[in-house]
Formats: sequence, structure tokens, C-alpha cells
Amino acid sequence: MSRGRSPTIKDVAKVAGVSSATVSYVLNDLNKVTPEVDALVRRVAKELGYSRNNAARALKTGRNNIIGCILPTLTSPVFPEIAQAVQLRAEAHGYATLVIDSGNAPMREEKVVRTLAKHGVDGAVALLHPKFKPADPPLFPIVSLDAKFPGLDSVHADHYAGGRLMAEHAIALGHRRIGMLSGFQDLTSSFERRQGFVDAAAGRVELVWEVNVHLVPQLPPVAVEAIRRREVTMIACVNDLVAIAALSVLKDSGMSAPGDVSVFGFDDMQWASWPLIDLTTIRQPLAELGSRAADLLISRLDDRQRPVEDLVLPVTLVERGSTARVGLPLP
Amino acid sequence: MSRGRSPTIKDVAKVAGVSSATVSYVLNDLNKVTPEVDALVRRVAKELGYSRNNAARALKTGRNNIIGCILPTLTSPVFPEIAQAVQLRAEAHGYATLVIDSGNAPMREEKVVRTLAKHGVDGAVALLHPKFKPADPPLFPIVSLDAKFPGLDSVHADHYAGGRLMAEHAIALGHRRIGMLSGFQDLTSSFERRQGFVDAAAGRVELVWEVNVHLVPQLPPVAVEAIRRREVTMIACVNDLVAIAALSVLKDSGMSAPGDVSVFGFDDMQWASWPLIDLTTIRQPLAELGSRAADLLISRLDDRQRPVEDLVLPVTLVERGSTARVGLPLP
DNA sequence: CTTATCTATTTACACGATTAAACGACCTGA
DNA sequence: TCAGGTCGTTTAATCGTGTAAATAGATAAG
Repeated sequence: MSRGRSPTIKDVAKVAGVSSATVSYVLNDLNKVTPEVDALVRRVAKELGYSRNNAARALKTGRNNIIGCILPTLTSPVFPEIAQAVQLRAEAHGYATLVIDSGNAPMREEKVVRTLAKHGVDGAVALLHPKFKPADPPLFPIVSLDAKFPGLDSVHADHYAGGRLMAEHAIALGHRRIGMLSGFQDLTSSFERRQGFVDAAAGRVELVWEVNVHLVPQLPPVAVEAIRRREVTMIACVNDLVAIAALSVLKDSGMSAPGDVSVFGFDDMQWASWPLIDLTTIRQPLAELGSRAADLLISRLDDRQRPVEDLVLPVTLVERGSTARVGLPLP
Repeated sequence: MSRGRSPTIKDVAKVAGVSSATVSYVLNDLNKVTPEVDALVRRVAKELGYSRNNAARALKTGRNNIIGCILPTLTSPVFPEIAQAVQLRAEAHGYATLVIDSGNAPMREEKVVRTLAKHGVDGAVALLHPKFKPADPPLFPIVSLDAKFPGLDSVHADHYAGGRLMAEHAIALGHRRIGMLSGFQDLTSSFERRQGFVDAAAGRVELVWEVNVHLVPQLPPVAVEAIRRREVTMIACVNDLVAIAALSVLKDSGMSAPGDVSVFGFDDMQWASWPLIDLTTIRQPLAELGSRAADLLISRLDDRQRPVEDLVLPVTLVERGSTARVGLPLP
């Protein structure tokens, strides 16, 4: 105590006049002790400013009370919102969260998992590339974010329904000629979003052009050219970041949304609502995604036998100023 | 091994036919052993897939190889860039990083520090409110980000010079009547930015109005009104987020930058360069800020006696499309 | 050939907590 | 009264590493 060292369970035991086992029982809420002793121990512990040594506990129990959160990058508007929710929920359960970015490469994902294992995480929430190969046997339980993953628990938005929603809204606004900036189709969520759109649009909309793009706010030349051809009344984008890139191209080309062409995003990341951007989009509940994933992971940690669960969260349409009824002049 | 349990130092020792102490010496690179034994042990360890149990090591040595990174929030464009750099650098040194957001409140900062201590971090990089009171004695070393902090190592950009740079560029563009959206002055960086600006502007620029605002992309009504009065040719903002809020107000009011009024930001966060935003700003080297802070923290962990260090990084002017020479018509 | 000096390795304990098992005190029912 | 059960508490072993101290073996010095 006064000798700098922080007090251990034994110090508490000595002061309280009981054995260290008793202290441990009290502090772990196994109710094995009389109310008086319980109260006494708690009081003494608080007085001494006792706080459990996590390393010792981890060594003995094999549980570290740390979970990992693996995301493709932190420098994107979407993922930090998820990370924040995971962390908040984990903390409520007494877990700390190790947020790590995997740089979007499946190989690095596997390395990151090993790193996390080395640091003794009990499990992780992860947004994984479908090509990711889990170690066998797995180093720790993983909950897959954003997409179903064979053998893993998962939490994700209903991308397919979102795609349909986009198409139906576009049709309702009178759009018949649409260009599409879809994501590369190896990513499950990109695939499902497109699929939903295409299924709902079938026969009612002409998909004039389509370009696969990376999920970043820069477009490849072929996409820029497509936009400049002015052949469509709407550009449907795989996510908000890409939609912003499209808006940028429009601005650079002297066009604007929704006057010359409507632009439709997906995600409803925080900045989509800024007046400068003001993007019509499909909202996925990012925070809920994170907290549900944390919950799921922690239940899994408590019971490794429970059946694998796949949680699908609903999406909603958020109508803003980047889309308009076709043919309607600017207000 | 084959019994599920992962191999320990004793398993390695048994297979290699040496004692566990020898294995420990080898794996910790204390060169106390013959080259042959060294090689043998390493080979066996690799063969068994041995990996050190961090909890046991932490228990024995009191070092966890984890550092914390405390930031006001993750859902801001600026902080994740720093976090990413911290993490990358920490990983290179064999440390994992616990990123935590403190929600911008000094009281919560103190709580977060206790949480981190509970999870056994060896130290932390933190962006602290000046009112933050470190525990005494400190629970672990902290490197202060973004501002000097009494008694702590620190790494931050040269906010004062940045403020001057803003003023000088404004003057060079011919601006004489300027409105200012400054941050609340209890935050050191906001204070210094303003001070630099005011000092350099003295006598050459009229500060027509000034409003203290929170560092978020929404402005209070009084700021909105000030902007709408159209009394100035430039709005100087405490950071990019606030500058974006100003641009939003302009757009909502049927004005635009730089045609009606120039807008000047600070930070050069990632999105400032998007064509939709295209913000003239003062760049602070966010990634370098993070990695230098991590370096500094780790040196501190290795030597608690070294004198406190204050690292100031230079800022630069980034000229984009939100500012223009005064009186110049739109191109 | 003895004794001192190194050096490579091992022995043995500590770190702080958890927990099965042992223990003792008290109660209960025949 | 005594076997058996219950309850609250303690004893003691254990988790995997690190490391001071002991030990053995080789070398050098006298």
C-alpha cells in the first residue's frame, strides 16, 4: 500500500481478517459468504483502493476480458461508428476492446488474428474478407460483421432488402435509365446490394452502364467517363463514400445533383446528412450493428456450444436532397 | 499440444531436453546460453508452435505490452488518423493498442484512465482536456497529444504558428474584414490557434465578429446569424469540421465560398481535399503526431527517469478552393 | 594437484488470483 | 447421543513466466 505497490487480494484479506479465498469469493459475486463478511470485505477493498490484477486472473482462468475488433480501416466514416458501439457495449460487460485495422487484405487479416491471439483476446468482432481462412482449430471465437460467414456467428444489415429499396424508390421517382457504381462482387455485402437492386429493377429499369469500383471516395477513369456521358438520370452507388466521389465528379464536370442527375448512396454514414453533401441513402443501423455483435460475441464466450446465430438488421430509406423526381426542374 | 492446450515453456524445455529457465533465457534474448542450445531451443519452440503467454509474463514482470490511446471521440475525421498511426507504431514495438474514446469530458477521462489501469496498460497516449487531473501517483505514464501538459511528455503541432500562417495568408489575399469561429478557449490548441491569428492580424485586419463554438459540424444560432449578416470577406475557423459547418450555412443561405466569402479551416483532415468540400486549411501532420507520440511513450516506458520532453511539429498551409483573393469575381 | 574463477545450466520460488477439497462448527432427526 | 448433512471458511495447489541463487563443470592459476 503505502509502499507504492498496489494492494493485492492478500492485503485485503489480512486487513479484513479473513482468508484470501473468502475475498476472492466475495469479489466474484459467488454468494458463498455471510452478508456481514461480504460487507466487511467490500468495505475494506474499497478503503484500500483494491483493484483486481487482470494478468493474474487471466493466467488462472484463461480469460483476459479483452475482445478484439477487426476493421478494414479506421479512416473511413463508417467503421469508427461501429467500433465505438462495440467498445461501449463490451465495456458494459467488463471487457476492454482492442481495435485493429486489417488494411483490407485477407492475408493481413490472418496476421492480425494471430497478433490478437498473442495478446490474449478472448474473442473478436471482425469485418472479414470472404477469402479469409480461419485458423483450425480457431484461436478464439469470431463474430462476423457485415456479412454471413460459414461457421461463424454474424451480424449484418439486410443488404439485399436495401438494394431492393433503392430500386423501388428510384422507380417511384420515375427513373428509367440508371447507371450503377457497384462494388467488386467478391465482397458479400456489395454483391447482395447489387443483387437486390437488380432483382427489383428487372424489366422496369434500364441499367445503362455499370462499373465496379473500390469502396473509396475516388473513381477510376472509366467511371468518370461514364458519368460524363450524361446518359442516365440516376447513379446508384454501392455506398456513401462512392456516392460522394460521384458527386465530386459531377461538380468537377459542371453538373450537379439532383438537377442534372440524381445520386443514391448506401450506409447513411454520419456525413451523408451534412448540407454540403445531403445524400439520399439507405440507412443501416451502424451503432446497433456494433452493439449486437458485441452482445453476440459475449454470449458465445459464455457458452461455446450454442448454435451459430445469424442476425439480420433491417435497413431504411433516408430521402435527402441528392435525388429528385425525374424531369422535375430545380426549385 | 495434441491435448488442445497450447504449449508452454515447460513443454519446449522437455522436448529440447533442457530446463525451463534456459528456454526463458533464450526467448528473452539474454545471451546466457551456448549457440548450440540457443539454436536448439528456438527450433523446438518453432516446431511446437510455442507462443508466450502474455498474462503469465505480465503477472511476473508487471508489464503487459499494451498501451492505451485515449481520444475524445472516434467519430470525427481527425482522431482515427492519429489512432491508426499510434497503433501501427506500437505494433512495431510489440505493443498492442487499446483505443478508447473519452467522450470529451474531463471526468470521464479520469474514469477511462482507471479503466485502462484495470486492464493493465503500461502507458497511454492521450488527448486530454486541460482540466484533467492525473492520479497521484500516476497509474501509468501518459504522453499528451495536441497540447503541452504540465508534468507529461507531449507531442503537438505548432498551433500558434498555424494561427499566424492563417492570418498572413488572409492578408496576402487582401482580406481586411474577417469573422472568426474560434473554439472555446479552455482548450489549449484552440487558444493557441486563435492567439497566433490575432497576434499576426493585429492592426492589419479588422476582426468584425467572433463566436466561440464547439468542435463539431453544427453551429449555434448566433454563429449562423453572424455569417448571414455578410459583413466579412473571410471566415477563419478553429478547425475543418467547423469550417464545413460554415460552408453548410453558406449553402443553406444561398451563398457560396469563395464567391461570397472565403472559408479557412485548420487540420487538413482527410475530407478537406474532397472536391465537394475543397477546403483551404492549415495542415498538421496527423500521422506523424501519432507515431511520434507512440515512440515517445515507449522510450518513457524504458526509462522513467528521462526528462520530460515536448515535441512540436511544424504546420503548413494548404491552399484549395474555399478561399480567393478578395474582390475577385468567380472564374 | 589443489584451489580459485568463470560459465552454462538448473533449482526453486514468486507474481496475484481462482477453486477444488478439506475442515470445523452447527443443526437435525432418529 | 450420534451419524449425517449443511454452511461458511480456510488450506493449498495451480496457472506460465521470470530470475536470483545454487550447482556443476570446465578452465586457469599457483
